Order: sequence, then C-alpha cells, then structure tokens
Amino acid sequence: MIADDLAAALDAALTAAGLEPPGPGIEIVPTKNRDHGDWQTNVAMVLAKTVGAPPREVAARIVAALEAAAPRHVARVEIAGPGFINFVLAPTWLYDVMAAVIAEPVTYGHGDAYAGLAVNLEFVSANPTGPLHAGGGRWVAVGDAIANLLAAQGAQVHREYYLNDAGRQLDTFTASLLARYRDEPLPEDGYQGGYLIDMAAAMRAELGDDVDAEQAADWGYQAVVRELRDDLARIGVHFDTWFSERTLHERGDVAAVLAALRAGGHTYERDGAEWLASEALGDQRDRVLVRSNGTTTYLTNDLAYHRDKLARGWTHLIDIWGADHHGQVKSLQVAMRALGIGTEAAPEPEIMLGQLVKLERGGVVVRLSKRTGTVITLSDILDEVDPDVARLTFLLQGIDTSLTFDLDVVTAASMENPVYYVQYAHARVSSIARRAAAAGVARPPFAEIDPSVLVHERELDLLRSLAEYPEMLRHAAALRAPHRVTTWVRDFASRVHGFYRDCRVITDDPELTHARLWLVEATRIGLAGSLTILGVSAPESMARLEADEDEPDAAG
RNA sequence: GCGCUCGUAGCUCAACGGAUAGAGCAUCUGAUUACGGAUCAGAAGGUUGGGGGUUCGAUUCCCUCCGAGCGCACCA
Repeated sequence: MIADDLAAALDAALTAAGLEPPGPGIEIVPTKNRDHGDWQTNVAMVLAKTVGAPPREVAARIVAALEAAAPRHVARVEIAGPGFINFVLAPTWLYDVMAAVIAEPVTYGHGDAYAGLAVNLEFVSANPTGPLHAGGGRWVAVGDAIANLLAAQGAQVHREYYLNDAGRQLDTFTASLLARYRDEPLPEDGYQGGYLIDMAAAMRAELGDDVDAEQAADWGYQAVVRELRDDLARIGVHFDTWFSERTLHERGDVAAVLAALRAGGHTYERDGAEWLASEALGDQRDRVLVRSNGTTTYLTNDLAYHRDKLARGWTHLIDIWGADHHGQVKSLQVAMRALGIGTEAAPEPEIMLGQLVKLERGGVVVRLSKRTGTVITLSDILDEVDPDVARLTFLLQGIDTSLTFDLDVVTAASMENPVYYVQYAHARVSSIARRAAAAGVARPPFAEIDPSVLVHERELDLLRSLAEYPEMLRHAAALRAPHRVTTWVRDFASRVHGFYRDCRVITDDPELTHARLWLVEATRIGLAGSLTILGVSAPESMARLEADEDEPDAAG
C-alpha cells in the first residue's frame, strides 16, 4: 500500500541525505486538506532540532533525495507551511486501494495488531435484580462493538457477563419479590419496580400458592437471568460466558485469593476486620477484605473472579464499567498487582469507564432507579425502535462524554436517526447492482476493467475514504473507541450519496459502467464492513418512507 | 475537603501534538418528470470555560482558577 511505499522511500531518502531514520513522533498520513496534496509527513519538523537547521531547510534536503528516487504514484513532492513535506499523488494510487478492497470483500481493513491476544471482555454485568434499563444499552452496544473491533485486529475475544448472585442485593430482591407475592409491604429499601408485581404473578402461575423463601430466591434469580438473556438477544448480543459469583465461593477461589494476599504480607487486622494494605501500593486508602462478621467484600470476590479469568486462559482482561464505579478501579488493579498480576503501566484488568446515560423525555430528565420504581427498560426501547437504531444511537459518541438519550427523538422522530442515512446508502448501492443485473449488464472480472476512467472527484473521494479505513479501524481498536467507526461511516455515507447524485453508474459507456459497478461494489464492502463492526445491519433494501401527510390523522 | 471524568457553533457531538477546529440538527437559499429525494449543493454560525506553561506548532500535554457530573462504607 501507499503508506508503506512512502515510508520506505522516506527511510531511504533520510539515509541518502545523511539524516537519522524515522523515530517516534514522525508520521506519514493522508492530508486533511486537499490543497496540501494527498499525503504528508512532519519528519523535517521533528528532525529540525537535532539536526540544528530550520525545518524547511531540512525538508529541502529530504525532498532532494526523494526526488532522486521517486516512489510509485508520486507526481510531486512539495514543502509547505512550517516544514511539512506534501506528496501529490497520481490517481493511480487510489486504483490500488480499490483493488485491495475488492480482494477482501469481507475482511477489508482488518489487521493483525492483536494477533495472538486472547481477550476476555466483560461488559454489562448488571445485577440480576431486574431487567436491563435503557441506559444500560450503552454498554451493550459499546461492548459488543469493541469486541468486534478487537477481533478485527486478530484478537480472540470472549464476551463475558458477571452475575453478582451472592450478595446482599439479591437477598433484597428476593425479599421484595416475596413481599409482592404475599401482598405484604415491601421491606426497607426493597425494590419498588412494578416489574416485581408481574414477576410475582408469574411465579404464582408457575409454582402455585405455597412458595417458600428458598424457592422464591431460586425462581426469581432464574427468571431475571432469563429475562436478561432475552433482552440481549433482542438487540443481537451474545455472551460466551455467564459467570456466577457463587461459583467462586463454592470452589474456594475467594479463600485462595485471601491466602495468597496473606502470604504476600499485604494484609493486617484492625477493628475485627481484615484489611488490605493497598494505600502503600498506590490506592487512595486501605480496603477491607473480610468484614468483622466474617464475610468477604466485593473487592475480595472481584479479585478471585479476575484471577479466575486469567486461569481460564485469557491473556488480557478488559472490563467496561459505569463511571459511578471509578473509585474501585485503583483498588482492584493495585490488589491484582499484589497478587503478581499486571504492572502499573499495563494493569490487569484494563478498565474502561463510561459516563452514564441521561434519559430525557420531551427535554425533561428522567431519573432511573430500580429502587424507587422508575424503570424504563431496554426492552421498552426495543418495543419502539429496531435494534439498529438503538445501537447506533449509543455508538454516536465517545464513552467519556455523558450521553443524552432523548426517548422522544429516538423513538417518535426516529427518521432523523443517522442510522437510516447510512443504511440508505447501502440500500442504494445494492439497488444499483440489482438494477444492472436486471438490465443484463454483467460485471466483467475486476482484472479486465480499466479503472483509469474513474476520474470524477466524487469517485476519488470514495476511494480516499476507503484508503483511510484500515488505519481508522486500527486506531479505533487501540483506543477502544467504536464511535470512530460511526464517525467514519457517516462521512463515507455522505460521500456515497454525493457520488450517487453526480455519477450515473449504468450508462451507454460500457467501460465506464463496468468500472463504476466495481467502484459501487467496493463502496458496498466499506459500508457493510464498518456496519458489521458496529453490530448494525446493512440492508439491501429499505421500506420506502411515506410522506407525513399520508399518516392517518388522529382526528380522521 | 480529597479523588476521577468532563467543559468545543444556538442544540447534540467529531477532531493519531499539525497547516484555515469539522459534522448532524435547527435557521436561510437553491436542485428532482428519479440507476430509491430517508438525497444533493450553498449560506450563516467559534477568543475550543478563563489565565499561565512546555514546543517549530496545543482543542489535545502540564499547572492554576471557574463550572458540571460522579465517587470518597466492614453496599455491590
């Protein structure tokens, strides 16, 4: 590819000019502004200091060497601005891009940055005390997309859901369920959500009128987990493992972790409890491992859990947490290090914090709480919009920013959702292919077409986007930032629509028609590939939008 | 009080330390007897919260102030 060619040429030029080879901070990237050529490098500016000459002077030496042995496709090399070296390329470089896309219709842009890495990605993991709420959909969509991103870089990825089925919250849940079942007052800070009334009725229908506490605990837990699975299936996310916290206690994993920490001299007694000396390791303060009543804290259990994931063979752990849990990040990572796992620079687990979703309805914030009973579930959302809309809405922005999910905008006015804009682009290009086939216009083998007839700016813009796609994917994976894929595909879709408008594909000119049909195919590959990473479908056709006036009026 | 995260166009958000900070929505102007108009073209909109620093270059990194959200349990 062109990036490698340019890098090699630059490397050689630096040597020829008697300069140091490229080091950190030096980049060869596509230009943002077409006035600056097609690709650019900042090498002269970075080297200026050590060379002891002005950047433009250094650039001049490099350019002289570059011109002596110009790499393929390079039409011109220019020095610009503070010392950028700009490469002006012939369009032929883009025809190479097109060939590369066509050669890998399913995996174009994928890489091997994480080949050999076995990642355990834990996300969602909402407590099994009720249905997934609407805001939790963010972790569903983001986690699944990150898994896809990592897999596209060669990692083996395992999606895992942790069920906190051993804590006090589950007891409270059971007590609440039982209270609803017996039509008694809810316990102090019980779950007030209306869903428990429905569950109690379902339990009565299934088990009769003599359910005891133990049966209720078991049935309630099973019912909730079943519901969680169903909700996730509705949005198309599959977890490879549903891990039960109880297992850790039953197998003695928790006790084993405690023993290891004691052996390492990281624990001490105070006030009848057992503490981890975590402040000395970099935590804000020391943490309790074993309460004075003899039970272990979440931290101890979590340590056992993460150690188990590694014991199961995963070489890297990633957790996605809500930002409201950020206070626990340091504790867990520091304690893992006390167990000899991970380093300060590369902690295990890697924890991604995501800002919580703010739900609005008609511009008014809706506060959600299973406790107080205000529950808008993911399932409620999926009753109104299809999974693609829900997913892309959650993937529009980075997880560092708090996301406002306006239920009215996303549901009632869903036609404005960007997902349709992108999917429509895919439906359009698919339509062109169908149209051509119906008209008896066969696409000759790619090797037999002449791509050089593709000279329209719209056509070249499509190929430029596709040229950047692999790097974008690699970067999005490294940053665990699927919203970059969303940004890319929205921009790409915009170029597709522009191309569609200005460049008729099926014409009287067979050569142009053939080349454009292949360009359309490359475009389809880019759209479908990126949407697949996002977990959004790429439809070949869409239902025609009906004009608002055609909607049956409430008065009529 | 301590800590984490954030502050970019009217609104919602982008932007590997790079050149003139970009999109969508909303507003205003235009384009269609259609390879699907759920589209396209254009206009307008900014002291990137304030102030310092690092450097050839800062929305990005560091310090400080202001503002917002969230944590600071022998709950998870």
